[in-house]
Amino acid sequence: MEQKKNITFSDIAKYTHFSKTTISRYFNNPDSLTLENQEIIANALEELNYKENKVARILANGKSEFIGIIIPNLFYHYYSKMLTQILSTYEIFGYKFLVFIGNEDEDAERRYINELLAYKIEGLIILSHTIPSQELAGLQIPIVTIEREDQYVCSVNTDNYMGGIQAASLLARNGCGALIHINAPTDPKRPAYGRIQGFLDFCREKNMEHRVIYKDFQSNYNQIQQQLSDALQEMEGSYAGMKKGVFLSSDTNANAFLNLLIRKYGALPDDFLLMGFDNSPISAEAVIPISTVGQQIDVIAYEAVSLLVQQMEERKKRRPVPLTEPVHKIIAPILIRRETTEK
Amino acid sequence: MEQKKNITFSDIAKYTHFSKTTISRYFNNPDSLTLENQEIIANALEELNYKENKVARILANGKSEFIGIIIPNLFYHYYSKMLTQILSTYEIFGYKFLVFIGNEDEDAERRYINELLAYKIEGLIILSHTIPSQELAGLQIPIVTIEREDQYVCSVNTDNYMGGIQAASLLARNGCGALIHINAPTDPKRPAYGRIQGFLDFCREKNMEHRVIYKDFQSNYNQIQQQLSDALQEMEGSYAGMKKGVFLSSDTNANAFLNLLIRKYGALPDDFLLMGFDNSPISAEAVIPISTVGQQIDVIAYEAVSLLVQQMEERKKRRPVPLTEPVHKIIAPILIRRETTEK
DNA sequence: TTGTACGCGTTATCAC
DNA sequence: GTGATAACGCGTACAA
Repeated sequence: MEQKKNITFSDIAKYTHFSKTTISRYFNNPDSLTLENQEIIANALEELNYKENKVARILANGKSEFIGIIIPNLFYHYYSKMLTQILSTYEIFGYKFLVFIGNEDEDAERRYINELLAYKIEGLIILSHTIPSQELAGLQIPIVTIEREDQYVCSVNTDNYMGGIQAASLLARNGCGALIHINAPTDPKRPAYGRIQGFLDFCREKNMEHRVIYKDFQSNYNQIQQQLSDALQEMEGSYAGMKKGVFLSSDTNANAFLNLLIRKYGALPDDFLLMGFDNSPISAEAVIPISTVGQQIDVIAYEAVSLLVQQMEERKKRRPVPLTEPVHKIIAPILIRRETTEK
Repeated sequence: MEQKKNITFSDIAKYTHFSKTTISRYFNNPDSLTLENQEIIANALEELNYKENKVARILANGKSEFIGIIIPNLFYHYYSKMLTQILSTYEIFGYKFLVFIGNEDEDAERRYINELLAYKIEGLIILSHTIPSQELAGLQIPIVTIEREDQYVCSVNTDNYMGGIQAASLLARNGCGALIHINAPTDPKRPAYGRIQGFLDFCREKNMEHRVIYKDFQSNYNQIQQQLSDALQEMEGSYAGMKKGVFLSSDTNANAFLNLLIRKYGALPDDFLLMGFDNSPISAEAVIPISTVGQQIDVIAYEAVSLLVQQMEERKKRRPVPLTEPVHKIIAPILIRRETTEK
């Protein structure tokens, strides 16, 4: 009943009268054994109830098959979806994931990275924003970042610029006279800044009445509502009588803004069109389904892991040829038209 | 520049003219060295740029400090919040987490568990529902489950029964003549079944007009809306003129139901009170903030890891005293009153 | 307080 | 096709 000691290759070897080497080969290169002997070993594994130990394997061959992930939080649906998709690639590539939540704490994230390195991770996926990419690049380990400052490391990002243009142009096409973009002040180095730039470039090129309203959103829903309420007042003051196309930086904010309007007017007024960003569930589940710019999270996740795996495999070759320049992949967003832009 | 070989205790030992043992002690029992010598070693580590290797340590002492997690998905906010809270306990207990997404695939989950065991995890947290607890108990490794069938293993669950009573009694207190609970058909072995039982027991004891409407909800929002629309019709037929208290099995469904009413009547009719379950963001971010029964996810997560750590620590003692009976912790829910029950 | 010698379970190298 | 032996890097009796 009680099985004190772990069964090892030695035990199997004794039991089958082979050597440890042959047992190892059974696992890593079975074709080099005769079918008979494979059979014998397979039976022995069964008899002795052998359980493999991948820790010993890491020590021996240096391949942990671990990927580290540092993600800011799972509060936003964007991140939880992304994590889901990343974890799901286990079925494709076989890499296991050690996950840490960053929480905007730069020093904590450094500790996490050290811990990950101590466990011999082969690669690192970073979604948090705190540690500069230059420092990350110094880690001497394959790295891919997602939707963050990425000057010195490989990355996969949504084409935020195109997203900004898509949002603005849909609002314009549907007859808006004034375009308003509401966003938090954003570091131009972040990919998300592209949304603002795309919006502005579109408006300027088309010579449209427009404005960017900056609000320093916190994650508190009540504060968001308060700030959006201020923004609403500002818009109604400046653009009375005009059809207003409002492009918000996230679906959460778009939903909050929509609720504000509904509670004030009982319905979405005819002179307001709304667009969110992310295509998170809230956009579909809002009182009035909200048009939005959807990020292809499944594609981004796959491309990120794929790009990382590529680098990790390269490293295992006898004569590795590391990348000379960081690779930056751009994934197109998808415009999703729902009711808040149909007037 | 290039650092071919990893620095090991041997290198440090040579450099400092100590033995490997002393270096090891510097890390695991520094007080046993003189302060001077600690200093010397600390400097050597710095000089040689030593990086610890915890894989070797696992092999040597058997303590991986890994906990495995199998979670059904991160689509529901409940799960992503739970995962966040679990991962956050790293700061308290120091255990690292290997995470797999279950996706309702029983055989896949068995593969995940084997993989986790191969990496010498010290404990396992299960949130998915597929593998029977009896099978889990056979794994001979500390296990804690959260909100699932748990007959043969330790678990932490919300007091669903109390939640059902709280919901029903709030609706009753606020003058509802008919209480309706909408839920999916639920296995009585699952903790979530308690919500139905609590609801029913309350209604029966208070002799109230009531009904449970079962709808086999899929995760598709449109289908949910359709099914809720049917339920609405059923209620309006049976309980016309009565004040109806509707208790839905989740906030997502409560929000869908609320939107249905708003779009039909332009506002929440006076003869409808609504309650959700979970206190997920959608309940606060709905057009009309929805009253709900909140699960204390932070407490549940902490208690789960804590219960697991307890078992893991016990195992490491020279004379371990394993639990004779699985421990089941019950966490009280919190009633959250918002606008949908204030009439 | 410090050192010696061996074990942890697997893989890699070189033989045959 | 198979085997002996030395790594991999750290922990731990036991000894001094």
